Amino acid sequence: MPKAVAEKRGGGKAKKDPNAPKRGLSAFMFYSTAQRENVKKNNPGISFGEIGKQLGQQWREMTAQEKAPYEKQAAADKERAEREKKQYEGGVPAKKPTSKKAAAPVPEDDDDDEDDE
DNA sequence: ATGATGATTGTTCGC
DNA sequence: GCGAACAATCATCAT
Repeated sequence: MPKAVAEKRGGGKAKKDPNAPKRGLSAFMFYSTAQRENVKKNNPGISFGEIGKQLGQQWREMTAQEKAPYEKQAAADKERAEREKKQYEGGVPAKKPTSKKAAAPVPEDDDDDEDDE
């Protein structure tokens, strides 16, 4: 039983790590993005506070089966976070095999096409 | 090995 | 653009 239940976020959090490997998203994050429209649809003109409550309320009533798809997304995102963390620790200089635009040490502002990765 | 902590994630809404 | 409820998370640190 964890003690700290849910302390309010102080507001801005100062990251400790230089690359802040951050973690994956949460199932709720996917759930909100997915149901947000549905909830709003069922609550025309609903306010932000209500939506959050409605979402959370249902989310908790839901069964693992309902959350399954969301958890799945969360899990998928988690993997992403793992990889990013690994890279953060590995200290691998993201290199671009493509000789298209060798790292540009000079911060030029050109927005031609950002269709990179 | 275990526990506790912190940091993070995304949405909506308004001004 | 930011903040704040809503919930999960879960990786890492510390002992």
